[in-house]
Amino acid sequence: MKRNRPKYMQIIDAAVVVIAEKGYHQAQVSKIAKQAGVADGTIYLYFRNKEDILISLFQEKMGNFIELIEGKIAGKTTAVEKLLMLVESHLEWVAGDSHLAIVTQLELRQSNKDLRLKINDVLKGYLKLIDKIVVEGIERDEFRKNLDVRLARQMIFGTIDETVTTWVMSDAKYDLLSLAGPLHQMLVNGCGYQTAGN
Amino acid sequence: MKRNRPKYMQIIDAAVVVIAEKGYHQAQVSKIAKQAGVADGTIYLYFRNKEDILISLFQEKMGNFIELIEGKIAGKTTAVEKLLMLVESHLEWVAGDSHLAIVTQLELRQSNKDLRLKINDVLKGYLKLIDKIVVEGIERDEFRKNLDVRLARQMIFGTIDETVTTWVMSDAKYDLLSLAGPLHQMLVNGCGYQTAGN
Amino acid sequence: MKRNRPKYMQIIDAAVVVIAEKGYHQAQVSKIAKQAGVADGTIYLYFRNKEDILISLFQEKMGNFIELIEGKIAGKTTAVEKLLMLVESHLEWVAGDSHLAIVTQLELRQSNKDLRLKINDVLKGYLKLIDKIVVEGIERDEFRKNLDVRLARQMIFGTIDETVTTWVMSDAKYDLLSLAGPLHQMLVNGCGYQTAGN
Amino acid sequence: MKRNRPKYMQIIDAAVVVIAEKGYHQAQVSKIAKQAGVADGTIYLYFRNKEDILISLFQEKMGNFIELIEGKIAGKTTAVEKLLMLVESHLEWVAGDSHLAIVTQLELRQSNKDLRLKINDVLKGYLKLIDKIVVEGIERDEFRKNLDVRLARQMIFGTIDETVTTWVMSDAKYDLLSLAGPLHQMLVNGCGYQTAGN
DNA sequence: TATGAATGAGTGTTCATTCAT
DNA sequence: AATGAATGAACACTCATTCAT
Repeated sequence: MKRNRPKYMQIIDAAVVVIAEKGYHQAQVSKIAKQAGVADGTIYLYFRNKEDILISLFQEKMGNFIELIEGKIAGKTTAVEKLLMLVESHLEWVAGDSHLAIVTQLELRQSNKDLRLKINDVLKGYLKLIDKIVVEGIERDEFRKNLDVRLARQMIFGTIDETVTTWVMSDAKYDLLSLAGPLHQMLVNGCGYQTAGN
Repeated sequence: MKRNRPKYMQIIDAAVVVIAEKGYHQAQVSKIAKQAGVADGTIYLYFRNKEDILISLFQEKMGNFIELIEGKIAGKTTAVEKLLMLVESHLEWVAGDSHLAIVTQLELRQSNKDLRLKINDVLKGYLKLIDKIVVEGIERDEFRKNLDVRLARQMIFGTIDETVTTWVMSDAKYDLLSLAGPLHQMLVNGCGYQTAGN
Repeated sequence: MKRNRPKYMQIIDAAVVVIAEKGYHQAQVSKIAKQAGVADGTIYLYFRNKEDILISLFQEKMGNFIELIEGKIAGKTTAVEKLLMLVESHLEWVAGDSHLAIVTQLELRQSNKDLRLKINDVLKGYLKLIDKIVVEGIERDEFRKNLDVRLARQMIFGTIDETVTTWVMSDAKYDLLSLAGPLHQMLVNGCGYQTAGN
Repeated sequence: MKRNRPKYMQIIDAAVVVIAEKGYHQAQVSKIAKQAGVADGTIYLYFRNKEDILISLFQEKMGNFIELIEGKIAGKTTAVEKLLMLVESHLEWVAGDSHLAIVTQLELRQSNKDLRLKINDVLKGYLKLIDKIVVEGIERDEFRKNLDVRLARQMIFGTIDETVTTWVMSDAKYDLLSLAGPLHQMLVNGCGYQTAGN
């Protein structure tokens, strides 16, 4: 169960590939093992069970992403700028790894309730990040004073998520990154920020 | 396969109850048959297969809902008013049938990709309705001229969906209907509409 | 799970054959199903799980045997005669169904502790029968007054069981039934009964 | 594979502990290795395979026991006295090492047929010892002239074995040693010996 | 129409054994 | 001699669907 050995990430990356290409329900442990170039049994030296592979996958990938964004945001002053950075980073992250995008946006959502609850725990870190930006925006008078933080967070996350899911389901037929600007404008307007062109 | 016989809706309603109470992965055909008071084999006189039950369920329930909203919206003049009506109706619909809410917001999303694609077909009718309101809002100068219709639609649907999902996952612990006003304000602001209090 | 349908006994008899011929650890459910002439899944319409097949097997076969002996014994007057009847019946039963003998004497004993505990429950009926004969023998002054009933029962059962197991492990090379007389004499002597030839 | 190195007995003793505490089916090689304080692979420097550990265990422990009894019996004159010594020694041996008792009476019997045949080879030394006492008893006119030696041996071994097994399965709740006298009386009576109190 | 007994394909996980170091 | 990471074969059980009645 040593999570710092090379085979740990090797198996997780193999799981991403197999799930993305074959789909969640066709991602048998034996297929993941084959893709990772290890024996079936070796999987269980690094993960408790199949579910543990999927949770670990989400934690590693989403966890890294959240840390990445936190770093990028730290350099920005206003909530509006921070939100732009978050939107851009999110779209870049998704567009940069199509396999991972398919896995997190489509395939992993068909998992059972237990797994989804654990995935939600990981997501909470991301939602808290959004909350912090919204609260800051209100305090700095960038956003409406009477803005409901939870609703604003649900708008920001729901909109980005829906945008990304639509894009993934379209087989990435159009340019996702160019949507960052317009998307950002909608979200800050929704938060009560008055953009110039309005 | 006659869809107008009483047992057709009887089976669909049984499916809603079973899925809501037991969860998607515990909703075996035999359980649905038992709940509907028919034999397992009878199911296959009305539906091609299990997937067909779920698609039909979504079509019947969501189809009714779309028709309902279309009627309500027809009586409104402005896009802003129409959007408020849509948000209110959506929240009322969800809050009014907790079984159906659990099924559509949580359980049916665990279905495989094929089923989800077919569910999306049904949703398209709803998304078109939103598109129509957005286009009208732009033409009537209520919304920004340069508003991206697809993005606006994704914001509106994504935000409502995320709000409802969060509420369902919280076991409906708070009042959903009272969120309609604030939710609506965020969405129209996002579309470039200047509300009074801003 | 209806235990009075023909397939119930059909599956149990198939299990006896497969276990006797292939051994306990090679008696996969699929082999039993094939031998019974039914599909794998059909097994589970009649038994909860594999363990349930084995317990039921023991209950049906041993249960019948105990009833059989009880009937035969009822016709006898003295404890000595009853014990002879029990020994003869036991040896006849075993010698009459070599498959069943292998299963109960050798194969089923390799089962796990849970299963063995349940098998012991069934055996208790047999042990109680022995106890009754011993108690009667003491009361009727056929056996020693100070005979320890539990020890006598362990001698009677242990001796018969060891005799039968040795015979089964020898591949039934010699005549088992002819041992009934000498075996019986030893046991009643052990209980304090004075046989003529002594 | 040198059986006189310290680790040989170290591993056997570890096997006794692990099997007694966890049960036969939970006694994985890795657990035995851990208990013995050696690496998994080291086991295979001293034993051909897992079965070889168990056979060796039985040989070492039972072999010692047989030698012990042979010595004790040598000092006795009559077959009746020798049998008493055997019964007492057997019960003392079992009662003195509860781990070993569990292993030999309960756990090792769940092994497969091959292993049981090899265990029987070890037991033959014990059975021959019993045979010798019985033959001597007949020759010395202590036992019946027409006593069947094999049956007598099966009675003696089967009775002791059943008594011990029942005691072990009862979690050693009562005093086993005090049964030696009554047990012995039953056995010699069974062999045709007339005890005083009869 | 309606029934429900029967079907049979499909998979996560364990653990004795090996072998490069 | 000793290690322990890696191997890979093996199997009980579920449930959507069928079809004889």
